[in-house]
Amino acid sequence: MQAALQQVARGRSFEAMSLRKLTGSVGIVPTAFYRHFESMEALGLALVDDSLRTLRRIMRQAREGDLAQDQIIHASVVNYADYVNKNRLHFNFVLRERYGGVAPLRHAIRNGIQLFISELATDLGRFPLLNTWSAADLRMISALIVGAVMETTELLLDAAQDDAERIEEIVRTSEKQLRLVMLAVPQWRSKNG
Amino acid sequence: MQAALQQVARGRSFEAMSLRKLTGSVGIVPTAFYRHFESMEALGLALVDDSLRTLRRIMRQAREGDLAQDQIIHASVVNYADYVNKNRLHFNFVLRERYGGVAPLRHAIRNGIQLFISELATDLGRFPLLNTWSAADLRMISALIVGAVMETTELLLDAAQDDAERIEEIVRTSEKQLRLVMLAVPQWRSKNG
DNA sequence: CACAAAAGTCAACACTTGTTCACAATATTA
DNA sequence: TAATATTGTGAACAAGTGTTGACTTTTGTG
Repeated sequence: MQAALQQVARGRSFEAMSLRKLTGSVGIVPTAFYRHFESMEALGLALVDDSLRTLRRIMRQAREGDLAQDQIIHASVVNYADYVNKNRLHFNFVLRERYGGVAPLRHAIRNGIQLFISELATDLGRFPLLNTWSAADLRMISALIVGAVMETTELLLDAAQDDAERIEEIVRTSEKQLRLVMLAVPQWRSKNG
Repeated sequence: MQAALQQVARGRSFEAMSLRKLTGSVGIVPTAFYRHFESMEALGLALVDDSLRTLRRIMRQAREGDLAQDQIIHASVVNYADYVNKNRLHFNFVLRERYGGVAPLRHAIRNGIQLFISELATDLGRFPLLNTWSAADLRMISALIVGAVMETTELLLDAAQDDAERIEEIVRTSEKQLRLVMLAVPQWRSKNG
């Protein structure tokens, strides 16, 4: 599975991945693969499962920090960037296979992300200024935030792993985006629902 | 090219697309393909070119409307959703190949999107409240907006083409997101740059 | 140590892949 | 109508694809 994630990170999508090259990269004959997975698709679903579990854990930790309000964004983003760096393969896999590739994987990943959004929405609903918002509006802002975070993730994955300056810039921009969104919260007045 | 876009829309990524099935779907023998394209990769790049040209035109039109300030978002989003519907294949191709797939296509698409962001940034820089913003901050908010719009696009493509209710819901949410971001603009005070 | 379960190997099957070649049909134009 | 580009065809190549079955080696357990 590690090797598969690396192959995806090296450029090929999962759909276009070769069983021979995969098994070859771990010094094993193609047939040995079938001792562990029923088929290639089964491997794909296992990878989705694994990656989503990792992401879920990270997202939860990111939401559990209860620092001072004006520091929570900074701390969260810095932490998140660190997690991305430490789990590059998983993040990369999810982002790649979210769009392209085979339908089952795509849908599994979509569902996982929708779950993130829902969880974030209920969490946000507990904050002082947001506890009067409608469920729809909470999902709206959560989707906006998750989307922005995923864009940031993409940038982080693209950046060279040791380019501290570039990474800092990405983090700074992400912080600004989240700060900007939060600035709007006190001004918000939903028009319908 | 039309057939290729349809293949991508049917689920396979471009990387995993078969020349045989592609030519077969237009009633042509595989070799005839090479009268028009030098290789599969050349086809891919041509598709990127084509799609990005379409998107560019649409984005420009979306930014050129100069309606009343409180209606500009509504009109833009509705218009945009309509364009997406009318150019499903192009949008789908760009969104799919933006992440997964072969590196040259991916990078070409990334560059295109970066260009959108830059153009939007300079456009926003002409608006009353935003003309004092730094270039970095303008890019920051533009990236946020473009990201949100792309998420919306994904949702629109996923929705059944005739599910007017669902489409309206997506449009409403997108409007809210953009309205929320704009609400923050008067409050913004950049901390660094 | 012996025995059973797990993991790995080899050969093969039945296809599919992108691409090249010489050749034939069709359009375009002079 | 004749000459010429343009587009399409069929056969073939060398290689790669996922998957199966029978057999061997390694590993962990009673």
